Amino acid sequence: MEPLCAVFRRRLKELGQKYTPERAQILDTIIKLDDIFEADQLQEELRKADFRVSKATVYRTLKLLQEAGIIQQVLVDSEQANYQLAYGRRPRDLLIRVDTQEIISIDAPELIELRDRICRERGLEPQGHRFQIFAVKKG
Amino acid sequence: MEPLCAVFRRRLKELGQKYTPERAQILDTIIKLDDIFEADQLQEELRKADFRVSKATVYRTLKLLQEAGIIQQVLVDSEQANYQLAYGRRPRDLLIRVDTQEIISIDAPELIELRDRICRERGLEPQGHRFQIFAVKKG
DNA sequence: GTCGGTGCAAATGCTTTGCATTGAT
DNA sequence: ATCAATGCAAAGCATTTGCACCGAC
Repeated sequence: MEPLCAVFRRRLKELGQKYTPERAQILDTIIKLDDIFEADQLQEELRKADFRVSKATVYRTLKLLQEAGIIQQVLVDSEQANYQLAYGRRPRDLLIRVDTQEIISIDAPELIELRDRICRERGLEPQGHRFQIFAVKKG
Repeated sequence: MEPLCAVFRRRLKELGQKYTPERAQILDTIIKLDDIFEADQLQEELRKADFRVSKATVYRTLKLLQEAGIIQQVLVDSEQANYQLAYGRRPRDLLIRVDTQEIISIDAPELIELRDRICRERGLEPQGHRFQIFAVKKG
């Protein structure tokens, strides 16, 4: 698959915007993270790699990446936004362990089928979804 | 079914808390609304019925109602929290029209079955879920 | 050389909290 | 009478924005 940085670069060019080191580093760090993250956590990872990027730039770049369809927001609680890579992937469904706070990505193609059927029955076209299951250990 | 105000009253008593007019009016207004709402909107509805309740009390009561299991948060976007009645109801799944911003409650028992199966396969016990489908009109 | 990008600090908007007063029990 | 609840205004937090300087193209 085409590397994400190339996708990003192309989208930026289309919009007459620039591919800056900050933007490159942010995307790179997100790819390395390969997990759900929040803005703070991303900035922390950047710092670990000795990249100083301001919060403002982090947020501005997250918005750009969303608009480019490279990442998407995941709403887990109402405290703050979480994000995850989205480009070229099936949206990830989440299994949230209420007892341990653990967030497990699951892949449930049947959910997608069901989603598509529900839309079809109503003459609608699915554009995306958010499926989160909250569970605890049995017993 | 037992009226919700009775459930609320009982929970409050259990916690050594009081059943005040403000709390009664807030719950009543939520029941009349019978829809997804945000804090602002709830306060507006209260005002229409000539009930003056402060934002602080609105938020404090929403939290109480959540703890009592009478309402639950619905995360639709990251801007602000939405709420809906939850007590004694199957959690409502949402079909969100991206083109019109309309939010449609759907009832999809198959989603629940699927959810339960996914949990069972992992030795977990489902406690709740959040299913939101984003769609646009076909064509 | 031009715009657009960045960092900083200030502003925003939702939600929460401290405190003095009011009111349910 | 007591102890919790209310309203108000201030505080908190995540996120956004204005502005002067900087740098990708």
